[in-house]
Amino acid sequence: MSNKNIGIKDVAVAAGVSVTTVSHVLNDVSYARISPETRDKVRSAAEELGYGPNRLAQALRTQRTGMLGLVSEDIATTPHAGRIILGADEAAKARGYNLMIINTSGSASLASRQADVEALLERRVDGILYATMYHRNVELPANLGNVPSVLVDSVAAGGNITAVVPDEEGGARTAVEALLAAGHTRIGFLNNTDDVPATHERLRGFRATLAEAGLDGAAAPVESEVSEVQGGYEAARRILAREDRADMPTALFCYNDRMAMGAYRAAAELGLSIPTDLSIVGFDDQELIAANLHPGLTTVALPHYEMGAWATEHLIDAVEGKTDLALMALHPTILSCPLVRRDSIAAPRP
Amino acid sequence: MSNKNIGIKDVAVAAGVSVTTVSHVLNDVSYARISPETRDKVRSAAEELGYGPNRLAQALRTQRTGMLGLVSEDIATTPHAGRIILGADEAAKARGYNLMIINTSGSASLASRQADVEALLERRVDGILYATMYHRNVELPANLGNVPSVLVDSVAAGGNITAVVPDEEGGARTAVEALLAAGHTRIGFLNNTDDVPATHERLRGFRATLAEAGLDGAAAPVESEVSEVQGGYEAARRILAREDRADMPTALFCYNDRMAMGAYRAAAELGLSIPTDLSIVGFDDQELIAANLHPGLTTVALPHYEMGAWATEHLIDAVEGKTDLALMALHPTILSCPLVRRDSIAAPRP
DNA sequence: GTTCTTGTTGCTCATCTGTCTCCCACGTCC
DNA sequence: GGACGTGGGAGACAGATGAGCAACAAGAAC
Repeated sequence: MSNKNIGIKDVAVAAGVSVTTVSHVLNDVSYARISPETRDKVRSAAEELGYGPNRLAQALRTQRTGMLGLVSEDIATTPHAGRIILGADEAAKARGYNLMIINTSGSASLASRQADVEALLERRVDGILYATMYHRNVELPANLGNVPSVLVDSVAAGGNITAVVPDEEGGARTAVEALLAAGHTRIGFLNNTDDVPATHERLRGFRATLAEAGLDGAAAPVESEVSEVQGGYEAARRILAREDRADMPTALFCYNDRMAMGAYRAAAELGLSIPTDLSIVGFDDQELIAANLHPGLTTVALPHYEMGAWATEHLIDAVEGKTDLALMALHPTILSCPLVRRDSIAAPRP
Repeated sequence: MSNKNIGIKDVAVAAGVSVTTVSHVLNDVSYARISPETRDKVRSAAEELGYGPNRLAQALRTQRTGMLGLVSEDIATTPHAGRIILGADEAAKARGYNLMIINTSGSASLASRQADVEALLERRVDGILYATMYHRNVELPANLGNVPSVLVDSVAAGGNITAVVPDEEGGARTAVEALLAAGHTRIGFLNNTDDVPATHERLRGFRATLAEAGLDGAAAPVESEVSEVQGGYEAARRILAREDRADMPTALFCYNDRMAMGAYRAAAELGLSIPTDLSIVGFDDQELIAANLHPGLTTVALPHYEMGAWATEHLIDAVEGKTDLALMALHPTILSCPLVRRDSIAAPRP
């Protein structure tokens, strides 16, 4: 229990040595030659007094705070931010760093986001993680360049800053392959309408995977809507509205879990039971939805935890001079999106 | 853009005055007598150099960091933590403070949680917020007592630390009143099985409100299950299993939104449509669920944002000596739980 | 009209916060 | 008289703070 105001000085007095010696002992300074007895005296004095170092003074002197800044968009509105924070926090803790989190909004002005970074800089964080709540291109505050920094879940509009993003196309491939493996050949895609990387790359992955399986990817049915439950419902109604049941898709790949939730409702209304009449795969693995739908939704997980951890790991490497971030800035690092199997895929009816 | 390593000293040189004067000017020290011209010189020199204060050095000297520590349980697993963080963050920012967030686990040992607090103490935070992810009694690390602190969403096992908690009983009353107002007289309650304050208090609120409306609260049907979707489903099946339809509840109050989600499924299976055949009210307002169910779930919101903000506000007051937390520690402060109206309540069939 | 007192204005000096780190000063033993 | 073993002193980090020092003006005493 570090009682307030107990400093190295007090320990020195208690142990009957100089502050220098205390500092040497407590920090295990390699070149300091101090007898084992003195070391013991110092250590037990420190213990008894409940000494805890003043990290502020340490930081002032060493120019190292052991703190990483994390500016995160919309902490509260999406569970994704929580996963990133958790990944970053655990990676940081494991290496003796702490996180200072600044909440910002995706829609905040550049100036206000620059002020957020400034607050971190004033506190002399050793490096900065900049996390967005979904994969997109961001315009970054210029002062970010003043310390090592890594972008999480997006790429910089201007390029050349190290970044990690999810493998959208690969995730789509994984989803479609799972459907193909179950025996489906008529697969539809409920896509998003936003102009974000995920929209385009998942579509590409969808088409390419079908094509590689010898199916006509270009002709596969795709319906786009806003990426919400209602949009998923509407897109699903449209895609399942074929007169001829033999033409109807037997499986749906959904842009995200919310749209999949809409698809569940559409299926229920049409008397289609999941997964026997219709298999469904989602994207995002929002547990609150995917695990609670009935039957549980098989979906592709976004590697938020992993991105947070990866970014932190590499940021710390850079801070400690073990890595040159500039070298990695050329291309974003891509982390894969694994399939989370639950119960929404089955073989199509013969 | 605070370029690195520009200090008060550099500003002093640029302005042709002493560091003392720069400090006086930049901090608007009241007793300092400095001519307007000199003030201007200093300020413009600071601006041109892109000076930003080194908060570490400031904090070292003034014994004030302007940082609040927030130890939060399970940031990633529940959106509730996000709301608390957001409330705390905005309140803190508004008063010029920043938050240092430490993630911990509800199931972590006392020692490990004590280490988390210790990390905050080493960084000399001005105060600490300790937030749990659901309303319960916690055993607090002893070193929390070393700085002003406030508990969010729980009460201390040992008592006497200022705390804010939601008005569980009041929330239940609000829910039941909404059902009564719609004309329901046969109302069931799907309760949780955990031994937490919410379980008991919501039940009390449920019974009392019915009794006050002249109904037999003690006889109202209550089924308890684990507070998950599946539990809600099972409890709902049981409660709706009356042979005699005239006995069956026309409305269900659910312990939380997840259980309500299960109730939706049970209703669908029984051919009961919501809200015409069955009205439902949830608790928690987990947007991902409540807003996305069909029809939208009317539910009671937990004031997480408000608790975070309240706690921060009062913590800062204490830090600045405007309040004595000890006076408020006698009883936890109770914040009300408002009803969020969506579409799951209607009048019962005549 | 000159000198002395007293008061005000404008700014600086010395010192302090807690810790680290380079460099030096003692012995002692060969 | 080096080499070794042990330990201490004096800044430095960046800024805050209160006492104190010039410079000057107004008023008083001569």
